[in-house]
Amino acid sequence: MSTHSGGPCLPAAASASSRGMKPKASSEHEEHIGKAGGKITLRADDYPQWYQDVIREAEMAEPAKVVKGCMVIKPHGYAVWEKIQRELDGRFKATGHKNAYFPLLIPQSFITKEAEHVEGFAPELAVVTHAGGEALDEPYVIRPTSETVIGYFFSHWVDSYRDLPLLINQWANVMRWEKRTRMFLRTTEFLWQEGHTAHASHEEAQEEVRRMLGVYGDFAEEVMAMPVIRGVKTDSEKFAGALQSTCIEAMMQDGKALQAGTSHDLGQNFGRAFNVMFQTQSGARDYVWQTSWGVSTRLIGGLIMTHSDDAGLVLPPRLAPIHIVIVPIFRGDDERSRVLAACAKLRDQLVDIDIAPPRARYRDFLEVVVDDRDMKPGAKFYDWERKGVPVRVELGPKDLEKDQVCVKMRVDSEAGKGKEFIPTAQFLATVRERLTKFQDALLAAARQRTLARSVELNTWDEFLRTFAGEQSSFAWCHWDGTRETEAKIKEQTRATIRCIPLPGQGPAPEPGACILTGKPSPQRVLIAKAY
RNA sequence: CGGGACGUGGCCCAGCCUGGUAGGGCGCCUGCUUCGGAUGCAGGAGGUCGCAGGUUCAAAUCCUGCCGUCCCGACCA
Repeated sequence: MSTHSGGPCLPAAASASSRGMKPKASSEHEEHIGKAGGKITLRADDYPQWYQDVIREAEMAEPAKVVKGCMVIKPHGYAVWEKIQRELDGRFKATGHKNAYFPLLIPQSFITKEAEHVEGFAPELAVVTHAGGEALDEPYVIRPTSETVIGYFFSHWVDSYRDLPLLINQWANVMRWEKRTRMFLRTTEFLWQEGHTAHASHEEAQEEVRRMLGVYGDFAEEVMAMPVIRGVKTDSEKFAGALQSTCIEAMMQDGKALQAGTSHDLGQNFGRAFNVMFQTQSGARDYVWQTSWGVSTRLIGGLIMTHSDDAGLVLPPRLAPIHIVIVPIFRGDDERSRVLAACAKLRDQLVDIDIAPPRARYRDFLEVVVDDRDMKPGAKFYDWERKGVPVRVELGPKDLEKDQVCVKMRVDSEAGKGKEFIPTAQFLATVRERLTKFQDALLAAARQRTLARSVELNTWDEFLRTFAGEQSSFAWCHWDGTRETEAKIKEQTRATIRCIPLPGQGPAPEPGACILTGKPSPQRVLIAKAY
């Protein structure tokens, strides 16, 4: 942990807004104070450490310690995942998919049936060799993904074109023995959803691939307030066993890219491997065309690195487990009881407000907490800021007199805008709009940041400068389309081709010369360092 | 798996070089007191110093191995 000698460790975002904090005399222990106790490293000092600190201080998750590479997702983190699930699940069902559940264990032989698939996943499998006190005849692998076992069952479920399309989604945990783990971004075990569909034609499967990529993209932007680039993976980056992989890529605050979701065109590869055949309308027999698509708890890592600041976690209202915290301000028992009663009343009024978007199939009532812990208000402010609660309301005797509330947003909408004093009725009437605006502002800020750090590069010199050291940006460059050039770029700069953008996702396609080789290129591709 | 850093009560760390068997701050508990931006007072609980061997009269401290965490690579949601 780096320390900041001299001066209190004030988060930059906090000090940016004029909140009249008196500078304190420096003391030796200033970086270890507050209820949660820990310190959040400044992003500018050490971005990876900041990320770890935010997760710890917001109580999102912690390393499992006793299980290598795994993590415990704590209630605050899991609540975010539940909101992600609810929102995505609704979108999957709205596009005709049904949930099902397949076994955690997969016969080892299944994995080997699709050549590229084995090659891709064999190195990272966990294998069960013993059970019930005896060695198994055939070991099971713990699923790294379920194409194979689902392919097996699809082969039993599909006979006719009338059985298609088969549109299945599974919410599950999977396990991949990765060399290097990072909280949320890459853990040995992780939670995800995996969609698996079978179609009668390639065209229909391709439509499905694009449709679900669209769902992911919309979700990322509308719900997570995380702008993404939608594109196609190069051959060397595609899913093991797929014909083509599409993805959404998001820019983190350090300029690196995060693959936030993937949607694969599996062609007939798994259909052949698992003999998933159907009889066509004309009576012929053919293999089904399959797709798979998934997003994982990695999204939470992306969420953190998209919005959070030096004061801790920042959550968009649509994913925040708690929307509003009410901090009572009082002195003496008399004030205490009066203020707490007012807090309870305000909470009761707020929790009846539904902030679900217009066409939602669910209701999204405000989650409100009255923080009546025996702590100083300031300590509570810091605590809730670290946890990313979008709105803080302070309620004290002065407010009771004036029938007003003091409102402070987790991220100030304008520079210098701090606490607002608003008539209670007006606050209640506009809180929904306030949260919507907050959500929009987060997206706009993220868009602005992504845009500001996106560049079109035309010379190898510029390219080397852009990716020198730990630096990264979203670089739109021409590429000659060869695997060799792709490998050289990676070797020399550690930046990779994140995707070939879909129409409307990058600069308008125009032919040019490859940034490395000068050979002809039909359009620019997105290059960045990646998580 | 390679390179680096590290592992001491819940958190952050000191002690290790120069072995003699554990210390601070925060947090926690009890009571008091405060309460519009966090470090009030008193008392108290809590540690096989990551694990296993070895050296030694004696190991948190020295040696070896292992495990785990973090960072940087190779691999991936």
